[in-house]
Amino acid sequence: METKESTEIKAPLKEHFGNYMVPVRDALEIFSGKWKIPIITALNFYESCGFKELERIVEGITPKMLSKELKFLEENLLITRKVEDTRPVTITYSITEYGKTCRSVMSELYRWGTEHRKKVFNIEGEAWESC
Amino acid sequence: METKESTEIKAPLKEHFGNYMVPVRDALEIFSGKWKIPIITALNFYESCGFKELERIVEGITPKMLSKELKFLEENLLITRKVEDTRPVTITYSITEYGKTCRSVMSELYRWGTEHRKKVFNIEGEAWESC
DNA sequence: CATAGTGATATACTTTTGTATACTGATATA
DNA sequence: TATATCAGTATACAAAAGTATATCACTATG
Repeated sequence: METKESTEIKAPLKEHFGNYMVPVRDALEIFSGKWKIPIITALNFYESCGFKELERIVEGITPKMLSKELKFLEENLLITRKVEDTRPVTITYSITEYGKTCRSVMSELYRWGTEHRKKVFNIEGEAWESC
Repeated sequence: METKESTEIKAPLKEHFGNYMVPVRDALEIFSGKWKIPIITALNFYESCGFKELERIVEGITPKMLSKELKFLEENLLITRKVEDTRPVTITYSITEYGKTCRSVMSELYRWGTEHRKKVFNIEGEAWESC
């Protein structure tokens, strides 16, 4: 037995994981916040929606946040914005084929989150209604 | 053909998805923010660490944030805090068996995030060094 | 002409998240 | 005695995220 074990210096994360964190952060940026997942889910379900439609489907969102998040999702190639030459002008937001690949991440989050709920709150699916 | 299609009212998300979002939010709460994933990764790698050790391993974190996040992770049963009766008192943070289940979520985030990087920035793994 | 719908933007505000810096009390070392 | 380490807390501040409310230009309906 050596005393070395207790005095050993543990290296910073970077030395072991390099830039492992970078893509994890990238993914997290897409899904975190209050509104991105609801918007993606809505467009996954309805394929295409107008701005006012999304305002009603994604309950509680303000136009400022909706506008901001749509811009973000478009920049990240998950949705498209098409301007239709009608009166008044209508704008159609649609999910892209690439946007649909989010489902695998969301279903893993759902799976783990469901287990977590059971573990921490000891709550099963049926009890969600009361939360 | 009916004009109904354009006037059809799309229902709010809740009607189609119920509380599907709740566990997804729960999972996201564990992984979002700047420090939770680095701390979990550090304790996954080293099994056990002291407070000052974590401060050095998780580069850039302030004691305030470290203290706050450790409390959060302990409340969520992902880590444990053990007080050792030494002089000066040392405190050992360890990952729990349950905490290790985070790896499946993190590896899915890593997988999707890596694809996303390729798609949006057209950057491969090797180029991360410059980010 | 008034009202309502389209897709937003502007301003002001609150809350949450994170940073910066200093400090505590106990112990051990130089 | 001065300095350093341990595990944090206290205080102040800055930045990001989100809310609330009003407004814009345009068109269509009553």
